[in-house]
Amino acid sequence: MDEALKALADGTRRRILTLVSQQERTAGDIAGHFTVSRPAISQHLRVLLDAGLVSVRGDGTRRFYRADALGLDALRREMETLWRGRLELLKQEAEAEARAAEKAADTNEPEGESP
Amino acid sequence: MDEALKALADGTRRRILTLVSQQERTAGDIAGHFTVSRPAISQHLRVLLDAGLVSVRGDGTRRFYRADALGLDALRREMETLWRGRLELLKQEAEAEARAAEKAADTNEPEGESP
DNA sequence: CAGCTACGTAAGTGATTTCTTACATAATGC
DNA sequence: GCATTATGTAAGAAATCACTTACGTAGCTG
Repeated sequence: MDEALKALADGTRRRILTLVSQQERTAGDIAGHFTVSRPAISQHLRVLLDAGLVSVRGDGTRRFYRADALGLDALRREMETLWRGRLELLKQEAEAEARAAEKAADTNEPEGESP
Repeated sequence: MDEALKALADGTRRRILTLVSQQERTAGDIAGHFTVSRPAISQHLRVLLDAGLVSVRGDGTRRFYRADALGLDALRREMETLWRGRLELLKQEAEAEARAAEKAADTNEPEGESP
């Protein structure tokens, strides 16, 4: 999970992921969508590969990358576990804010500034 | 989103988030759960705060932190957008693998090794 | 085989992250 | 007011990251 989240933490890698989720693409094609050098993209692809978020298919001199739905789904599941238990908080916070607003309206200026 | 994902990319911060999602906790209490120094935790809390994933409430000398459900939910929504379009891939890949398996079973040794 | 294409890897660099220790600051209790 | 408690901030070290240029290598093509 750590590896996958760190992979996602980079904007370039997220863009790559978006590209290869629509269709499989060669490394060169992917690099063509960015201003950074081709080796840089190659390194990003390696990170995504290690994280299990993309897979490769070699064809001749070319390498076709695409999003690995299984890896992505595994991460999604883990993330959902992270969210779980926090949705309750949403309610709690909403209630707390409601109470605070109520109290603020009630309490106009009950405290003297001691001049 | 980038900020929030980078915040989540660190394991210590994810553990902090888990701690403060159950109940609000003081900085010292949180630090007590880790082996790293208290200032280190203070810095992690700042990152989480900047990312909008936790909120603080001061009370005397203490500062109570808790998960910010709104920020968490915003991130969750953005993540779901990321997943969208990739779930199709799950199907595609499953089908592709099924086809591959079928083909492998079909193709026993159609190719001479040219000895 | 020679040359070309598409790609990964190596090595090095500057920026960023994470941590530490030392210090600054605000509220509390005597 | 003075010590104590709870906490953030500063400064710097070590590790990691994202990038660059230069080079290596596998497969295709003439």
